[in-house]
Amino acid sequence: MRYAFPKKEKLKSKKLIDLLFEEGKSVSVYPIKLIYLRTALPENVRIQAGVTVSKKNFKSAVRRNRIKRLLRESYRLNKGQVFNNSDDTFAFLFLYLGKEMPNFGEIAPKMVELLHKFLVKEKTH
RNA sequence: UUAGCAGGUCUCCCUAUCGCUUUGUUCCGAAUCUUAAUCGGUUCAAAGAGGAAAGUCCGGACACCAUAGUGCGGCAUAGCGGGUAACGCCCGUCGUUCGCUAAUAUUAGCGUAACAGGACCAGUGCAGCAGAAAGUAUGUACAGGUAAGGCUGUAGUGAAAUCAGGUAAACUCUAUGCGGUGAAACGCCAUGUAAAUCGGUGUUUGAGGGUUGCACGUCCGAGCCGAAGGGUAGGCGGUUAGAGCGUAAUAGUAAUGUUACGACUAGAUAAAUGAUAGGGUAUCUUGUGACUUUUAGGAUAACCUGAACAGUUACAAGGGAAACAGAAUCCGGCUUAUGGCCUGCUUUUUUU
RNA sequence: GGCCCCGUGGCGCAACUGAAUAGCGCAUCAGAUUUCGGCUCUGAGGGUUGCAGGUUUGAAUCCUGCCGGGGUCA
Repeated sequence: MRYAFPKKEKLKSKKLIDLLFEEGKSVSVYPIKLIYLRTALPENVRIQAGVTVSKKNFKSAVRRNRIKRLLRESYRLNKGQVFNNSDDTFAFLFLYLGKEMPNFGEIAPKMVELLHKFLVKEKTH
C-alpha cells in the first residue's frame, strides 16, 4: 500500500460537501470529527477526503494551515486501514473541533482510533 | 547594565524515510487511417512564501463600461522648492510651537521633538461659567484730559474685551487634482433545465436597460417585473520578468537620476511549499580551571595567601531556532505586529 | 478578493448642530411595607464613552491611526 495523497483524492466539489452536511453520518474521537457519506464520486477513486478548521477557533491563517496539514498527514499515513477493509466509495470530511494547538504526536493516534471506529460502525450496518 | 530612537542586515543548515504543487523529461496505455497535439498513469531531475505575504489607509499599472459628454453635487490635498509613473509618500528648506544650553533681558545656537503650515480686510455662524458688557459694546473705581462727552490710560472677569479681535480638524472661499467599476474586472469553452405554469405591465403615444449621487443629453430596444418551482455552480486564458534586484562609476546637500556589467522559472484555487527521526551551528543556562582588574593580610626586587564584581578564554553537562506571521492580478508607499546581530545617539542602575 | 456599518455602567438604548454633574429602563445593593417572599415605595453604588494621538479655552461629539464585532457582493 502506498501512502500517496494526490489531488484526485481531495474532496473539492462544493455540491458534494453541501450534500455531506445535509445527509452525512458522523463519528468522532475528540478533537477530530469525521463526516462521511457512501456516494458516487466524480473521479475514479475509492475515497475523496477533505479537512477543515474553523476560523472562529483559530484566527491565525498560519495555525489553520498547520492543523490542516497535520490532519492530511495523519490521514495519508493511515488510510490503508480503510482501503484494506472496505470496497465502497466514500466522501470524507475531517473537522478539527479542539481549541488548542495540537502536535503530530497527539493527532496521529486519534486518527487511527477514529478510522477504526468508522470501520466498526459501517460493518455493523 | 536597563529602556528607547534612528539606520543597516539576516529570517537556520545537513542527512534519511514518506508525501504535495509546477515545469521539463523517460516509458506505457487510451483515442486516431497515420503523425502532431490531447487525455490518463509512470521514471528521473529542477524549482517552490514574507519583511511585513497582514491592515486595505493612499497612489498607479492593467481590464471593461458610449468615442465617459454638460451642469449641479461630492471627495481629496494645502508655506516654498525638488524627486517620482503617481501619491496623502520621500528629500531639502523657511516658519510656528515646545524643550535644552549660553549670554542677556531679549536674542543666538542646538534638537531621536511636534506641526492638516492657504484665506476670518467676501459673506454667514459660534463662544458655557465668570464678567457691567462676548461683537450692534462700554459700567464701576482711580488717574489724566475737554467747551462738553468713554475722550485716554490703569485695575478687575475670561482662552478672547474694539484690536483690520478669536474660531475654517464651523459652514464657506481660493488654488490644484479626481469619469465609474474592480481580477468575483474581462475574454473563450463546456455542462444542465422549463422556449413550461400563474399574476401584472409594455411594443414607436417606448416597458426596460447601458448609467455612475442627481438632472439633462445620448445609445440599444421587445420584452420586463413578481410568485411558486426546476437546473448549473466546472475548465482555460488573463497569470506572472518587473516604473523590479545587486555591484561599480557618475550627477546631486539629499530624496533620486544616468550609464555599464551581472543574476533571476513560486503560481496554489476546500487553496501546494509539509511530516517524522537523527545530527550540527548561532546562541542560552549551570559547574570547574586559568588569566586580567580591584582590594585585604604577610613578606619587601620580581612573591605568597584570601576575597569581590565584571570581562576574556578552555573544558564538561543540559537546552537548542523558538518572534510576528502564509503569496491569491502585479507594483510604489504608509501603518501596524515582531526575534537575533551590527553601528550611532539618548537614558536607567551598579562598581571603581 | 472588494465594499459598507457599528463600539457609551452587567444588559438594552439616549445625549453626536462641541460647554464642564454623561441621562433613561431593566438588573444589583440597602431601607420601608409583609409572619416570610413577591409586587409596590424610597435611596445608593456602578462609566478613563473600545484604545492611542491631534485640533480646541473645552471632545462621548470634530480629525487621524490602530483594536474588536457585524453585514454585503459571484
